[in-house]
Amino acid sequence: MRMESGRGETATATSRRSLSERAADHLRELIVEGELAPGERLGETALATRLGISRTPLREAFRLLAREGLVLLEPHRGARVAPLSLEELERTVEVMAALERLAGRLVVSRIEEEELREIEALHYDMLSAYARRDLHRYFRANQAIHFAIMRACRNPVLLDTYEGLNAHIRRYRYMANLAPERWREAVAEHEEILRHLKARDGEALAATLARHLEHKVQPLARRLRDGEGT
Amino acid sequence: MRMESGRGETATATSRRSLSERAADHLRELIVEGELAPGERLGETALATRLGISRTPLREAFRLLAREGLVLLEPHRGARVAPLSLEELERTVEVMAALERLAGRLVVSRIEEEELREIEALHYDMLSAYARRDLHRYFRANQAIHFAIMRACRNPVLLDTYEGLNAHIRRYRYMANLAPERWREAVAEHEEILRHLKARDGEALAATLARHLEHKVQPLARRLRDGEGT
DNA sequence: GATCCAAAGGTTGCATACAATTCCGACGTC
DNA sequence: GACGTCGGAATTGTATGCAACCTTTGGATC
Repeated sequence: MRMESGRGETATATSRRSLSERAADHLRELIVEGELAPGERLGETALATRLGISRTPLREAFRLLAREGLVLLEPHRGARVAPLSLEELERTVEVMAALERLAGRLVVSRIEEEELREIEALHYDMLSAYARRDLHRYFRANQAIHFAIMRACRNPVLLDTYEGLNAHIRRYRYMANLAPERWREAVAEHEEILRHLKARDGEALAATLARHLEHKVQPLARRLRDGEGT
Repeated sequence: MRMESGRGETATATSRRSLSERAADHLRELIVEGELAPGERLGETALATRLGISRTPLREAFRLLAREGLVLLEPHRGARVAPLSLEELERTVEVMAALERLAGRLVVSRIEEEELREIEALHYDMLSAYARRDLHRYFRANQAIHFAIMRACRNPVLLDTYEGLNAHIRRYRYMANLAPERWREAVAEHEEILRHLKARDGEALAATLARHLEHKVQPLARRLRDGEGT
């Protein structure tokens, strides 16, 4: 679900991706999915063996993920999966909300008809998943919608920044377990999003998107506040 | 929480920074200052020799800078300094403006007295530099003010993201050569910024910061539009 | 019993060596 | 003359080796 490549352009020669990039993708997935626990130590030799590569490309992958903030790199002391924290979650959401706001204002004047139709289709996919209470499909459609909106802004810097922050948020997702009333509310907000988008009302869309994100995160934050620290 | 290391100040254990990080800092400076020209090819062996290190840490530095968007990394074809483009500049400023807006809203409720006094001091440093038409000192104070505001938001994610984008913008700076009336206007905007900040008026501050940034970039964009392409 | 020191083991940091791929020029063919 | 093909050189990608550092454990001292 993440980056086709560095900053920006088109997903071209994907088959020719270097080992370190693939390792980074792999690790990112493991971290985001919680397979590698927060705070877990990442020994180079052990992980390199597990991934079937040598230490060199693995170290390059570490550097990438450290830059993204998913891995903590302490000199001469190795790499650790970045711990989760309420603090970090809240700070990340603050920034993402600002980006969503920007996207709302931008997208209405830049989106093309076909993209709008695709978003509409994704919206109905999401409703379908919601009707069946299929959380997994719901999440996928949901993410796809938000990324489609971002992409339609035609601003690679925005998209890339958003992707980077989104990876962080996704780490908390598995703790979500949407409460029924919150789920219903989220769907209602998505209806609103689509409506504003079709009406090309940038300001309203911006406000709804930001509110939507904050709502989405509130239960997570509450849960973190009660539960673990880090 | 999130990287203390980025290219953040707080040069704590400087002696303990890895070679690849120092190489990345060095290269970033060379690129931002234009020492390494946009589009220039970065041969690994040549650069490694020039920096007095081996290829391994240099390659790690490449990966970092590629993630930041300052370097273009094409598989099996090596690294190039990312070219400048009007497109990229405008897209970056769009995102930065959104971050400045966010900062304006956040900072008024989070800044501490001492930080405010420091910003005021920097403001007068800037006026001093302006009175002498000392462009270099002016730029330094200017940057310091904007970073101080960001830091006072107490959001490491925001600060880190802002820093990353700012490095891109700085690449265009040397083409600036502030026109006298624009310079005067920028100073006036800064007076406004300080006033709103002291008045704790977040909305007004947000608007002024965003406008300030856009004004700052407009001449660059115009110059690029007339001048080179890439 | 607690604290400090020291040596051993293990891990990371960097350099170098080898393999894979691309680029460039020469040659041949149409 | 243009185009395509085939080496060879150069460059990048990956693996491995060695040195520096950190951690740990054992023991000695207070």
